[in-house]
Amino acid sequence: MQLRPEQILNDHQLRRTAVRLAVLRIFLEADEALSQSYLEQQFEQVDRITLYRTLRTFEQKGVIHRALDGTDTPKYALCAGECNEHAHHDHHAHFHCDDCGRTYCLEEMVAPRFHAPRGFRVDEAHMVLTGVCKECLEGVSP
Amino acid sequence: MQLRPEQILNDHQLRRTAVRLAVLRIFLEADEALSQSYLEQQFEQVDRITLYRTLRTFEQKGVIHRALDGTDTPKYALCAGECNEHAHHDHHAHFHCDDCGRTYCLEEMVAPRFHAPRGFRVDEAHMVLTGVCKECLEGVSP
DNA sequence: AATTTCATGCAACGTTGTTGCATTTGTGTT
DNA sequence: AACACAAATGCAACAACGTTGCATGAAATT
Repeated sequence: MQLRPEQILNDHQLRRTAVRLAVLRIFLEADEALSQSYLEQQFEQVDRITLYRTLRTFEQKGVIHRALDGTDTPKYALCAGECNEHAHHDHHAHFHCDDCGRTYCLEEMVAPRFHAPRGFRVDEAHMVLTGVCKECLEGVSP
Repeated sequence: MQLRPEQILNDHQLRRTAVRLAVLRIFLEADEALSQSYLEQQFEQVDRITLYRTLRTFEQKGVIHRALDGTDTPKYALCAGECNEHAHHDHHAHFHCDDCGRTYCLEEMVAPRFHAPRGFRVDEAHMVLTGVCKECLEGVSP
């Protein structure tokens, strides 16, 4: 996992701009999957279209991946490092807390191999877990 | 699995209206998860708000469930029968075909029990498989 | 058949996804 | 250090979708 925003942009051949660096910093601090609207709120002022395109570019280039969490709001999280322009490797599970609404990447939890049912060919498998996260269970968060 | 639309409405204490019956008939014939916009196209003429509320009501009452398929378009499918106003039991996997875009319920494929990681409490587990469906593999569909 | 309860249709609004275009900014080159 | 080119940004604009309020019409209950 790359640690510095500048490094990440270099690795993916992306120009070093203010918005991109800021977005990466937010992701690096967050350690969870974030929605575009959440990101927007982290800025004093930012153009939502720029943010939209930043996320789209990041996803295409393999910097972030979409975290499937069962809600209607797409969320994104930093890729672990093996992702690039050509392929994503985000086959870990995602956990959505019904209490605080946060979505976590469970890097350690990889989807098991499934045999293709009904004559289908399975290319990818994703898992979505829902429940209550540790912090909410402990009553730390509302 | 109930077979007649009228029966389904009765079972869930829902009024027998034209739109609801029509929607149920489409679902019964489809045997796959459908989006609201697809449903809209099946009608000569229908109010999208009515359709929206119909789906919402059906979901709340346990007639249909949301099929998580990794796309941005929510899709719905008939519940197998054990669902009601209080709880859904749609823990089977869903398969999304990247070719034709259809989403299938894999009733026979139930999410395995997962132990809760990081001190989280897992209430539900969903699986989303993507790939190519049988029909597309066989070249029947475009 | 009358009454009540609920579904419908329409207006309306907010949010989000998306594109085009002019301007600004980053980056490799002179 | 200045230049030139390509790419990112900011803004306008629009489409699609989710959502609510309200008046009207249809179902179920008596």
